[in-house]
Amino acid sequence: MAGRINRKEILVVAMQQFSNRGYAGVSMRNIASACQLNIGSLYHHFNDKQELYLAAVQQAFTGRSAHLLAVLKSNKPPQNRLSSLIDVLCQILDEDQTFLKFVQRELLDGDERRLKYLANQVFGTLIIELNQLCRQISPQLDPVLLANTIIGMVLHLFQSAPLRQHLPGFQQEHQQPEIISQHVQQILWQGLISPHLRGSL
Amino acid sequence: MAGRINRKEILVVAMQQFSNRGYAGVSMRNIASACQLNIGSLYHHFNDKQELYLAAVQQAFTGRSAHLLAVLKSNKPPQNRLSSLIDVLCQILDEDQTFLKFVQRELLDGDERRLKYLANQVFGTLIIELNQLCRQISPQLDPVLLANTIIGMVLHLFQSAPLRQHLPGFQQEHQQPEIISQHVQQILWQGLISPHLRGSL
DNA sequence: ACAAAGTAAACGAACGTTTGATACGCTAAC
DNA sequence: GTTAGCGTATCAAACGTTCGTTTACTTTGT
Repeated sequence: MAGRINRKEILVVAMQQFSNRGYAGVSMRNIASACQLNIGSLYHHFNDKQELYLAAVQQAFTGRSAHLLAVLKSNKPPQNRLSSLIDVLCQILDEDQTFLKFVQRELLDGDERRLKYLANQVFGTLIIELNQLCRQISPQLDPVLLANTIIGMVLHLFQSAPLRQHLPGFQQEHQQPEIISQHVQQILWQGLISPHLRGSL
Repeated sequence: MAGRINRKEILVVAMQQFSNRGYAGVSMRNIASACQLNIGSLYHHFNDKQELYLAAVQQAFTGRSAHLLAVLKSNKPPQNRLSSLIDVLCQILDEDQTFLKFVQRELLDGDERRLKYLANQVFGTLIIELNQLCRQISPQLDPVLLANTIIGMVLHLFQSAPLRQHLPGFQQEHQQPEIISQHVQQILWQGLISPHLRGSL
């Protein structure tokens, strides 16, 4: 009676463990005891470790792009859409560490099957829309690379946070999603040389 | 006689294995057999797995920033220095996968001691110089965040390469370091809106 | 000869997985 | 209203394998 946990609850626990310590770094016993569950019971819900890991990854990814896609498809002007996208992305990454860590791990492990799943099911439609938006906003740049770069600027500022703490010049506010979003947008809109200085070149 | 391997050669093997599959994903037996060495011999060179891992990480990082630092400290004008830095960084990341993968893994694992080592011994002086360069080039932006963002743009374009292959709009040339460097610089110097369009806003 | 570098074999612990028995929640028959 | 039955969930215990590490011994280079 104290036990009785459902599949979804197990997946939430597995998500946290796998995203933090990786596939090989987490044992079935780790997850079982974190769920206050016997290891035999864990195998009642999932056939093997691979299946549990895959389900946890999918759980972490499902529905995660819906919000971003809605922003991209709104009928505001292109520049506003990009601005909102960056805002929302920063918000999501700040709230949910799991998502970002899984993306990093999948990039590192490089399993072809799971990368294809990521590309098609998670990021596919999102990237198509973002590519198109980039083409509209900045016709002189390669839209595919630009889309990737924008995502990368934001992702890196979040994933490098643990290191940045120890780097010279660190300030607490550099971790705030609003600050990060604003900073990225500043670079994108005006580049390094502010417009009023450009004439003097 | 076939055996007889030195510490440095073991570390090169360990670097490759650990960077690709992580600490928990590689066993001492894996590394020993990859060196064509008995596991006992491995323990003759390193006291335990942690020591071997740490030595492999350090091996991957040592001297890696020297080239970048030289570029930063050259007496060319600031904009040229940044341009060269991005060029060289792209070159390094293209040649050496190990370095980037270890950085990613250290960011993920978040071990405080190793992060401090990374921050102080590997990136410390580099970041100080880059911060100062950013302050010179772009006084209106936060130099610390800007330095981090520039590094992040480049890093992400390389670490996302395995995923990008499966994303819509992929082109082979998006993997070339020269193309990536040029793209990043384009964004930085002019932003998304090219100067001749800026007047129409 | 002696230290350094190699080996085979074993240690206990932890791993993924399986087994067989036990408790629970529900429905249907009495 | 009780109870027999049944599928589902939980459990303790064990399987064989691999893990990190140690031991005792042999080979090698100088």
